[in-house]
Amino acid sequence: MDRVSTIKDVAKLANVSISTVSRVLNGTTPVSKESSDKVYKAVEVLDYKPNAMARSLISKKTMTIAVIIPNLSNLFFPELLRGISKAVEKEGYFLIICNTDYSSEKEEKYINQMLERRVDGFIIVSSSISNEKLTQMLKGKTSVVFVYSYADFGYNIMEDGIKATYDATKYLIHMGHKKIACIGWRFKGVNVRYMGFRKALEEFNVDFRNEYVIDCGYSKEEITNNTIKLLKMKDRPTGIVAFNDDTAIAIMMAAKDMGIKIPEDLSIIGYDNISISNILLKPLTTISVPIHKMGINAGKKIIQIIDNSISYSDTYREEYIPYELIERESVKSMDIDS
Amino acid sequence: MDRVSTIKDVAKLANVSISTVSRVLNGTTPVSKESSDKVYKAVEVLDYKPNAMARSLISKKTMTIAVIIPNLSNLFFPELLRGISKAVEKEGYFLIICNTDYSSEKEEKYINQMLERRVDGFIIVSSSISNEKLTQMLKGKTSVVFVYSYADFGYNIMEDGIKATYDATKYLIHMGHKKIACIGWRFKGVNVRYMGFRKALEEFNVDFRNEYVIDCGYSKEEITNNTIKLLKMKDRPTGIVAFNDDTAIAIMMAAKDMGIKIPEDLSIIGYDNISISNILLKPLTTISVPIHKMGINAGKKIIQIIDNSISYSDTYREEYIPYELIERESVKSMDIDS
DNA sequence: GTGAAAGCGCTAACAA
DNA sequence: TTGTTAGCGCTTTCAC
Repeated sequence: MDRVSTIKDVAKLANVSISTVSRVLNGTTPVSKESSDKVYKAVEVLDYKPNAMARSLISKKTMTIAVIIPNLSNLFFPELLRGISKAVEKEGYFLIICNTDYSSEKEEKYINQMLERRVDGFIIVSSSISNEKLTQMLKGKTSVVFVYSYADFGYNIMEDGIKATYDATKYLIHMGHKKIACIGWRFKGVNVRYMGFRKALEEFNVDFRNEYVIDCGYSKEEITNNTIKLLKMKDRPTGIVAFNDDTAIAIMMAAKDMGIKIPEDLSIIGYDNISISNILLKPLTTISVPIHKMGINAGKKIIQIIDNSISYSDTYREEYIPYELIERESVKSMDIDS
Repeated sequence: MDRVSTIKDVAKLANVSISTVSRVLNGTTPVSKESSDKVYKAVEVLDYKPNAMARSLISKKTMTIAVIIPNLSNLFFPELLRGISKAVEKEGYFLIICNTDYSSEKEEKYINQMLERRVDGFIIVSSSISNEKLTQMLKGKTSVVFVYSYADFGYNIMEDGIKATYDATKYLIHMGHKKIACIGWRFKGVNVRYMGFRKALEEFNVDFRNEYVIDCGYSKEEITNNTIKLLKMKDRPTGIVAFNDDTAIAIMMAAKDMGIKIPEDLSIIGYDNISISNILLKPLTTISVPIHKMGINAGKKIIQIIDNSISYSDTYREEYIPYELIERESVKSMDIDS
């Protein structure tokens, strides 16, 4: 690989001092036309590209934002990323992506590495780290916006509490379902989904059954296996509340393989409304959330925070994500034939 | 924001020299237990994180790889990214993502900015820059692997020439279709798809009709509008070869809205086999390509190139991607009722 | 308008 | 084993 040229090379070739080179490249101080011409010529000849790290070392700005995200398999995340990317690129920032695989160890490791890189800010999605830890690691040290993470500092973009899954569950109940399962997880951010589920059952006096709550992993295999187990029960549920569309889709596929028809034999409601959910084998009834817009908001917000360098106490705020229930074809009314 | 502490602060607090601090942190030279204890203590107290940029300035390694990619909307790209990310993260590298939106200006701009950042290597997907420009910008200056880009240097992961769409088109022909359209683009990398289409028509003596080739953009709107126009023709095609699944899906949706049934009224074959293509409203017959694996290969390869710092001449190679035609439900045989 | 020199935060000789 | 110093590539005083 060719040695890459430095400002020194340019200065030497142009026969000026390095400060002059710097000046013409940055336009900080007026420079004689003669010098500037020589510099430009030399830059051209040497194909000189200023070293961004050397610059950052001085400016203390890296123009990069770390995105800490569980994975890219669940289509929710690329869609969010798209929004973030859009908002951020127009301001000249770049994104560095860290996949945590929902592992808090990895998440912690990556956050520390990003801190070492002196990224200008963080967007942390579905964090699985405790608030204490998060606080200790980040609070007062950098700019951060959380998405679905429920930290007690920084800017938090979050769901309307437990209401959304409450509504989803209620919908199933109103459609006449009495045996309702849920599939999801119970940690931090998404735990509220579980709470909403419980609340609805309670409020409408529908039996809660422990064997109907599937606290599963994130891989398709785990979801599939758990679904099979659930659907093989002698007294299986007629409706399922999935805590995200990705899971709902995996369930659909598992059901299909088992010869269980949706919605005839099994109703299912999802969460997120990822963009493919309406073009599925069976279009999914789901809680719709403005994913792309959330991404844009997260991107815009982190830049605002960085630029104004608002301190923690000013920036703490919650931004609730609006949602709506979209009725499609994956839920059947039980009232007719029951 | 708190001032972040430097090695100097640690040295002062630990009452040792900065080189001692550096030594214990990097384990380069043996240090007395006493000193090292003091250093660790100070690091702890100050929550010291070594500045990665300062390090990189010296080591000339950034541990980051730039991924230049058209967008994240076409699900092919996140899937590829997932593979890249997986391969790269285990080696300690991070990815910085540049969305070009298929714009060669943006692509050029981003490549230059990444060059300034001294990324260790590039993975460039579906480049829309000319080979001359690419050569001038990158050749001999950094490590690069191209995916679907057909450069004449670097490591190229590419399709088996024009054969895949030739096969796709042939398939439609063998299913009895005589009026076949194609939808895609004719630039650089993906141009071969168009060539394959032409070749098959020619070889099997199927009429080529200029109004049946849709050289469209990438947005859903453009595809939709072009599809509508195509399907509104008095003499519309009975089969369509889409140059990627993303486009095929957009066509499906447009057709659905127009009341045109697939495959009864219109057959369609895609390209890529993105992971959702088998769970669609109408499972898509398509050319299947090992996207995730391609990503992994690209990631592994770029690291090999970086680590061995193989020079251009050694690294130029083509790696052809295997593909297979997957028959699902979006193509109908015309032989029965024609 | 321009150059010399200090310094960003770190590593790596080089002495001691 | 340890500290001093030079230097990575750049920006920015500070003189001239």
